[in-house]
Amino acid sequence: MSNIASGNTIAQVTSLIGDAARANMLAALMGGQALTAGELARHAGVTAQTTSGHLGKLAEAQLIAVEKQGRHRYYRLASPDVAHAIHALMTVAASGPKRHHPIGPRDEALRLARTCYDHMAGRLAIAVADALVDKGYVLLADGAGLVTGEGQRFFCDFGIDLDEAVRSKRPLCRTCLDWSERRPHLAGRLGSVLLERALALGWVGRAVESRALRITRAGEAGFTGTFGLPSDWRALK
Amino acid sequence: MSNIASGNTIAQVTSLIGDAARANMLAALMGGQALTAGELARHAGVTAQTTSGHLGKLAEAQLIAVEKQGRHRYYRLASPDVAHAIHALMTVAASGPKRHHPIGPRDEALRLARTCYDHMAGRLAIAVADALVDKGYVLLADGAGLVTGEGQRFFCDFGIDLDEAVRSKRPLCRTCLDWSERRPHLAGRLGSVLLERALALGWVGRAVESRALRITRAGEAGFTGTFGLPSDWRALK
DNA sequence: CCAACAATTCGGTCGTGGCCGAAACGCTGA
DNA sequence: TCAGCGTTTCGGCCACGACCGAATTGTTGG
Repeated sequence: MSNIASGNTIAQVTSLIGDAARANMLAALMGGQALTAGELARHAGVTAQTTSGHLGKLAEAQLIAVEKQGRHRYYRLASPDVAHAIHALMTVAASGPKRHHPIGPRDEALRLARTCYDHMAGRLAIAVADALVDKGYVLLADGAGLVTGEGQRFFCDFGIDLDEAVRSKRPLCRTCLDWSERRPHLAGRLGSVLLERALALGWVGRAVESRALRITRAGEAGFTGTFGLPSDWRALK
Repeated sequence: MSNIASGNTIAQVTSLIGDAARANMLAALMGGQALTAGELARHAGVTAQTTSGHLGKLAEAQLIAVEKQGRHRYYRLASPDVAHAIHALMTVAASGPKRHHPIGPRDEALRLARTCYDHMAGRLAIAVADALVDKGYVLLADGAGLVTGEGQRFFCDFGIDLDEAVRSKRPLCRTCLDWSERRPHLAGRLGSVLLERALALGWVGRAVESRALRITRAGEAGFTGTFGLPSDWRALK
């Protein structure tokens, strides 16, 4: 009977996530964009009233934050910590005993390229990470990432200004285990600016009502050209 | 209604953690040691029958693993992934709105030094991490850690043989946000061997029925001498 | 000012699941 | 072989909470 208190507090927040409807809402918010209550209701597959109750509880526990805008209310994850916890849970869920894994066409799009809170995920992100490692621009190990001097120059050419943190050779990125493919991709600060830059260049675009990323023709050329992705990167290795 | 399937699977595992009794059992198992069903029952504050049911569910979902030994059954966390997820949840729970935080004398011991799955946590671990950073033996940033050349020599003298991974200057440790103190300490491979070595040297000892670590006289001298901890490291900075 | 829409509050129903008592099982040591 | 202990199974009770229908609040546009 040592730490009942801590167990209870864990259970408080965890039981909030451990409900199918709320979990679906949070999973939808993992896309990184703020969504309205109505959109979240559709994601969860429950009525608006029920959704409202759920959102109230999640907000009270500070798992999500709300912003009023006209007659809409935009909800988003409250912090990177929350996103991190949900991601860790997805990883555990995916590695467990064979649960129902019906992969619909929509899931296929998600597996190819999607956002993961503030960075890219899916086979595209894995291919990018692999290519950057291959070229010696980043080193990955043990959940951490390190940008090399060469890498620093490469990212600078690409239009990403990595501040003095990288100049002092300190790691500035971390890896994130891809939920669908079970392989690491780039997260952390580097992953965040990478997504930002790719969006700015029009290489990828956000889909509506989904976390999926659409790869443009420019992106197709850019990723294979600039980043040196193999032509068959869409296939799983 | 995009990814109801994924939301459901998340909810399946999460709802298992989101129960006070099971959360307490898992929190107890975060100490890194395998515990019997009876011990877990005491931790959770429920009867043996109830505990048995909980453990069965957790094992079925592969959150915990079981090992029979005579008339006892030893349960432990199934994987580092599970430990990671629980830790992330503790972080979120600790950062939320002020929940009940009754800090008893036992909690005080936990805050000072304890195990966190496979490495040390608490003020001791934070002080160690700070000292190593001060001396330039490790660099920490963005959730990742990097051992310097000097650090490599230091750890070698200390009796820790870091393999070629560190020689190639790749990061081999990660940081773990201390649940009670909200500051980072060393985790990953480095954190793991550090705890191992400290136990082997008799600097710290495991308490019975608790995650707390007892600091021996030798450890007192060793941590301040070899690691250069300030004399007032027990105080929060 | 009213119609339309987004979102919330209220009230009531119902199912899921946690909990314990009692009893059975299995292993160990005398 | 039996007593004792750790653990599990069974059965029944009970409460919490998810859900929806109906009605209300608040905001925008005509």
